[in-house]
Amino acid sequence: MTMQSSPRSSAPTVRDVAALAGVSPMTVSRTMSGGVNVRPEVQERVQAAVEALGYRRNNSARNTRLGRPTGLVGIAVTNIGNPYYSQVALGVEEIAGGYGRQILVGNTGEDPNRERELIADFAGRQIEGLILVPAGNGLELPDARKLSGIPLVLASRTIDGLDADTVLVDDVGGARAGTQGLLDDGHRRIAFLGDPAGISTTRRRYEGFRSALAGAGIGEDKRLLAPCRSAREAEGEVRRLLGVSNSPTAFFSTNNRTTVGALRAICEYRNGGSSRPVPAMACFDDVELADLLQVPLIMMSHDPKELGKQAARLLFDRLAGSQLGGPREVQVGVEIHRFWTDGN
Amino acid sequence: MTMQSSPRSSAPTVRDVAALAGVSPMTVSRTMSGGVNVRPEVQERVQAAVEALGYRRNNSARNTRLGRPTGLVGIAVTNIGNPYYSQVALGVEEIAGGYGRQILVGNTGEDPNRERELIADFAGRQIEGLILVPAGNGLELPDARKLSGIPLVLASRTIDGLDADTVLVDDVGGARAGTQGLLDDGHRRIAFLGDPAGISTTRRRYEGFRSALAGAGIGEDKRLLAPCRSAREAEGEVRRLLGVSNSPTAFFSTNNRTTVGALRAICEYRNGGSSRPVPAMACFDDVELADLLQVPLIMMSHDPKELGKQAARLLFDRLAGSQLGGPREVQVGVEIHRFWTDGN
DNA sequence: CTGTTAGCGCGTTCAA
DNA sequence: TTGAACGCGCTAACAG
Repeated sequence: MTMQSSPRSSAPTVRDVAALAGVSPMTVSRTMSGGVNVRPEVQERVQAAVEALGYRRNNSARNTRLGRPTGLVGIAVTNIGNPYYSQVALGVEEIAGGYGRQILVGNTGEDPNRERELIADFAGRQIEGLILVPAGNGLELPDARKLSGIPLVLASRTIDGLDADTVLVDDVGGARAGTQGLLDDGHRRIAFLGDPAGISTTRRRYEGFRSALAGAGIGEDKRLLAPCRSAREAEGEVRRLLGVSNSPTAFFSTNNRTTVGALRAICEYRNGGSSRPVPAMACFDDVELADLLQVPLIMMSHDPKELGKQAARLLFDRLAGSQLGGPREVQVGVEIHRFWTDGN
Repeated sequence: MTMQSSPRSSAPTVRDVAALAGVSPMTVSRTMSGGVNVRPEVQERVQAAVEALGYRRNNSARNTRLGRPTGLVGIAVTNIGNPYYSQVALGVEEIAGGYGRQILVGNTGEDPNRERELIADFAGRQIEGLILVPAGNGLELPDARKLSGIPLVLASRTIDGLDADTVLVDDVGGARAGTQGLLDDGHRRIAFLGDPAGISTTRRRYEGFRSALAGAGIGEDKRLLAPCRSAREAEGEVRRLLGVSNSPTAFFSTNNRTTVGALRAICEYRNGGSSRPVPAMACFDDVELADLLQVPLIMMSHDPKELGKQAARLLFDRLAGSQLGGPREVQVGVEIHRFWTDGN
């Protein structure tokens, strides 16, 4: 069997089928939607014509006529290639599927312009709702208007000044607990890998980090702040920090990208045969296999798929119950896991 | 700013805007599509009405009228949560974006029934083309008919008896080279982690594996065949195999899932303080951080994103050039990388 | 420059 | 049980 069946210049319509079957378009329509009030014999003729022509009914036209929604839900993330966001998407898909919706996936690549385009496009496609991981510092408010009435759920990051349904991770609490773990293990010089001036998520994680340190009477030290936004940058920063005198004994990693980079540098350092103990790390998000590296690790982990599910639930609640009052915020909890630390 | 603006019972239409602006629907339409032949002054009135009503033009209706395609491309994979497929999706998205198309992402979960539903649904949504990673042994042929004319590109796996555009990885060649690497390192007892009776991909990788072994005069040994389809199963199999007498000195891992599981078991074994050398592994697909584990590794790696791109290119070629003759097959090359082996 | 007419593919409504 | 007419939201084509 070959899939090259020539795509007709224009797809067959009800009329084409009707003509071939020798009935009226209406009879075809009825047959396609279950066949109530159509003689079985006629139905068969219609079916034959349908198969002969390869007819599929045009859902767009159908929906317009019925005034029905599109059954499409948009999800725009900063990077689908990142396993974290692909898990989020998986969670959304799972819930959406239960509601008979399909998901339109867009990738912003952290680019606000691309995000703008994407939102406009999605809106034009009449999506019923949008789940968004805002790029950068968040879309400017005026652009949120593009959605004009389409329910929006923010996932993982907030947008300053925008009051929408949101699913967040317990960033502050998680970061505080993870940092506390490092403190408990005796670490005092802990470097922060991430850009506190960047996205809201990092800001909150930094807040938790600082809060724990402050609780231990440790002040801010700019030299231990390593702004980085990719695995490569993180690797470079850690390598640099491990080279300076009085280098940190532990690191706080903001996300799975910085974690991967940092682990590369740490393993390299360890394998370099240093006599100092292997630097420890508290890292947000899970990274597969990281627990096998024999690097002292405190993972502040949560389930991104669950985050996606919660976001989808929030969206469908809104879609169903119309007005449930003001915006809601859901938090996904963070669990602390230890590997290769004294506490383990 | 709050996103709760009550979704009107029915979305505003051109007519609503026209009425409010005191013009005809046509003027609104023209304004919306660039405003040629509309006085600036009138355009402003229209824009005001648009914003007041939160009007967005209905793309479905628009496309029906224009007889235009939907601008939607479907991509159905077995698991978006798997970083491998999320990279594939990313590649597709990138190319599709360049053609002004959005991607509809579906997850089959390796379930042929779900795949069937998905395809039917996608077809009903008038997608312009479909990129499919077939579930299990592939959808039965009759169901491919559901696509009736919608161009199809198979990615990563084939379907027996279905002759469609396809992007494959050089499974046989890659597997042969990887296995040869293990042989070069002196390994003679190599276990195969995967189900050769399963999907086409695994079958081809097994073929390459066997081919290399046969070249070295090593016959088939059922005891070294460990059918497994998940990380957990692979972990169990490896643990079991490392426990038997005359256990394998190396493993061939079929994909990133089996690799992750196997690495867990291998590290556990090594850390158990065995005096035997650390088992080696040749593994298909990349797994982040695996190269840091100090396990002798031969990676048969390729870029899944590139695979997605190629699939998309094949699709858009087909969409543009209509008939380019018979189905085409593209192969993505495999590179061999060594870590912690003698050869490195 | 602007409005009117007509029709995209479909399905509800009502008549036959 | 079947068909004709009408309309969904939108826009080409043609007036004016």
